[in-house]
Amino acid sequence: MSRVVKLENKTDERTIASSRVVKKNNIIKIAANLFSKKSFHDVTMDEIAEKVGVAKGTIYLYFSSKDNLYLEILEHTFGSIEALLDKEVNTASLAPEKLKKVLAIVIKFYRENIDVLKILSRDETHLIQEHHDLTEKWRLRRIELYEKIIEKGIKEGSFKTGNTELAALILYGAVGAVMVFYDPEKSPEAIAEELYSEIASGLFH
Amino acid sequence: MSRVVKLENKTDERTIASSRVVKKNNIIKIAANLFSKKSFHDVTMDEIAEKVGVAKGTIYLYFSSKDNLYLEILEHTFGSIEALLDKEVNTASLAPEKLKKVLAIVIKFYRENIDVLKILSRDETHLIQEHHDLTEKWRLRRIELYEKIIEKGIKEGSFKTGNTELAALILYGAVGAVMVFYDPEKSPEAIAEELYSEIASGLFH
Amino acid sequence: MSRVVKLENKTDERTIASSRVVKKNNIIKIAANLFSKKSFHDVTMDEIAEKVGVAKGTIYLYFSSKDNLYLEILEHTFGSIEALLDKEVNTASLAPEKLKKVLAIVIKFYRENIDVLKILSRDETHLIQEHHDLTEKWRLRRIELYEKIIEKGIKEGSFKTGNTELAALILYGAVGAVMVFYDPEKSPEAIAEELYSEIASGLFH
Amino acid sequence: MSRVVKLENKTDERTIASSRVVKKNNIIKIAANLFSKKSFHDVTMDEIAEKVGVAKGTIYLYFSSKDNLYLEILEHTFGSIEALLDKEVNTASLAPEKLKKVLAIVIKFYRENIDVLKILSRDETHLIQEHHDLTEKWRLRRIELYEKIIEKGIKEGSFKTGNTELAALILYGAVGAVMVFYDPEKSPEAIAEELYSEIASGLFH
DNA sequence: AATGAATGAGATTTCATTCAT
DNA sequence: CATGAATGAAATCTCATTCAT
Repeated sequence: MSRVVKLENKTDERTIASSRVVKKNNIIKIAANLFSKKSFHDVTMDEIAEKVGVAKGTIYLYFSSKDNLYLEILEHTFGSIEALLDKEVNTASLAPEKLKKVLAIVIKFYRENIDVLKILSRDETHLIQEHHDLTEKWRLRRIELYEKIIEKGIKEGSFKTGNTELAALILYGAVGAVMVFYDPEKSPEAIAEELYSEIASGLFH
Repeated sequence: MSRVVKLENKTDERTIASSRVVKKNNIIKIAANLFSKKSFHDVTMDEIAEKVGVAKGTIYLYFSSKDNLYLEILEHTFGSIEALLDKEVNTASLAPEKLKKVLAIVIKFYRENIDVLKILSRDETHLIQEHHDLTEKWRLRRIELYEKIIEKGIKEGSFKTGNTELAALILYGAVGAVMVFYDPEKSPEAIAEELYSEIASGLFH
Repeated sequence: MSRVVKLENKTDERTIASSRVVKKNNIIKIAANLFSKKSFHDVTMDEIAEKVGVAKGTIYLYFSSKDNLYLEILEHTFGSIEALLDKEVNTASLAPEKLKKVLAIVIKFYRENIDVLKILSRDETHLIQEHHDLTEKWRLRRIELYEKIIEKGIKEGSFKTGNTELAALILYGAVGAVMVFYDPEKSPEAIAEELYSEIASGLFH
Repeated sequence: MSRVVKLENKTDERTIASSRVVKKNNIIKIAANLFSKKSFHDVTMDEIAEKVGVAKGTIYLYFSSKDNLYLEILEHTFGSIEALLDKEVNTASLAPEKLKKVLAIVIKFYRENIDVLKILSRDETHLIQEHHDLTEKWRLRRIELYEKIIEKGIKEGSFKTGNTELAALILYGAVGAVMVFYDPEKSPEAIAEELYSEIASGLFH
């Protein structure tokens, strides 16, 4: 027994901390997959625990409640896309190029995180105020980003639009529909290109 | 004798039937409002009964189950919009006119039935296969309709697009975003007009 | 309207009373059939009303409650068999003849009232004290009757048994099993004869 | 490490399993007692939980539904009596001895498991097909057993009967009545002996 | 840290009974 | 007398959360 204790002590705090994070992320990943297929109430803690391969009580060592687990899934994903987009936003590229890049990033990210984004796209807005706030924040950030790029494009002389707000909304909606329903065989870059050219030049010129 | 009795009864069969329908529609309306604010599982039959102002069991005189009530709400609304659109589709107007009309109808209908359409737009895919089927049907109908009008426009020489399917998807997504988030003070017709011109001529021409 | 009232008045009190009895018996008959196929709680008042062809409330004009309806079914049947047996008991026949006759009457009655007797054979003894009392009374009457006949037979010199009580119990149990499970093609009289001779002479003489 | 942990846990897998079985059997015993006094629908899960001394949900950790609990009660008992009888059937004793033994076993078992056997004897045919099947199986097994012993007795020259089937039915019915209503002070063996001699030699020789 | 048995509040649904017409 | 819509108490079953080990 004492040997065992000693062996445990070899794992220093950093390792323990990182192991904790690893385990937490593992739960998040598996739970996200379940939530993507069923609604909040249709996923049970029993189910999550079983799929993760731990006892039910263990989940509560990492998340204070089911609500909290759900929120952490969303925040986790939200953080990632924000980081990705921030990087692109801060480059020096011209508006059209930047917009195409952003569209490609969004579409690619959607595909890679389809589980969580299905949750976000679902309007389970009510559940908890925090969830509602997060989905709203997500939408506003996207629209703001599109507006900024459009304005930049106007300044650069490459875009013309009478209504920046409306144009951003149209982009937001179009991207949402296209990334979900348009040919899944095509690469994100190809889709972004097509989408851009169709929208930019006018659908029905 | 039976005739005499019938004369005594002021409520004939038509009245009775209509009273039943009225009561049923009342429940649908109130339940739809609740479902629009919370998810399926977060709305309880107790709550619905209380808001309607009847005992819980009464709901079951009109709907066989909670699932059934939910579905009837969707079907009820689905039928209405289909009827409205069918009427417009069968007119002789040219494609641009027809498209603007359709957009206005969709936006107007959304506003008038916001409760139910929030439910329909929600991806509660899992819940019951029927709900999934209905939302899919809804989406496909809309996209098909847009495709048909676009093709008509191409034939008439007023539209040009390299990719009808993509254009329809963009329209579908854009309408969805605009009708929910764009200035609610503007009339559906005004929004339809703006949306059309922005999209048709190219967002960034 | 006044003509109708006049027509109603033509049915005098006797007719009304008898009509009431007729309707009541009709409900009893149909309800008994339902109770014979399902347990007390599995038969609903809705079901009874529907099968009878009246509105649910109407049942309550004839029976004060579901319990009461159930009891009246039992009492109704109990009265009939008692009357039948009393008639036979009061004849002058010798014990063997009398016993065979009684057995035949019981078996025949069982077949004709199979619905109700299935209810009685079911031990739903608890339900209501009155029901328990009735089934017990039924059993005791039968056993008493067998005992009386056996004693009469002993006096007459045609029966010999060391234990009248036990013999009566054996008869009671045997009749119960035979009338339910033995060849339903045979006539009650034939079965009574076979049963009597098998039991009387000794199963394994 | 895992071995160390196991040493710490005093309850090994066998103990855990047996504890589960013990708890399950406890629920079965208490529920059986309740079901013996009231019909299926008159016993509530609340009541069972309360009498067992656990929360309602706990019952569902051991039984998947009320139906399942009910059936497990029956199967549990059915298995026991079958085992007991099988043992006796396979002995070399002569038919009369074997029959008396079987009768005694059945009567003794009935007394010791009176709760469950009251349920089994009840004709709650409808409830669930499985219950019906089980009670039918029970009856047929008993009757088959009696037939086999009677045939054996005939071969051995100790029994004579013109109708094995009828004789078996009579035995079945008689045992049922006697074990329930005959003097509960007497031992099963004594009752079996009396019953045998009364039936064998002829009730009314 | 990890477990998983136990909890009990709460959800859906049924149905005997009432009562206004 | 007859109706049948409405009632609401009560039943089964689920599942997030806790806690002793």
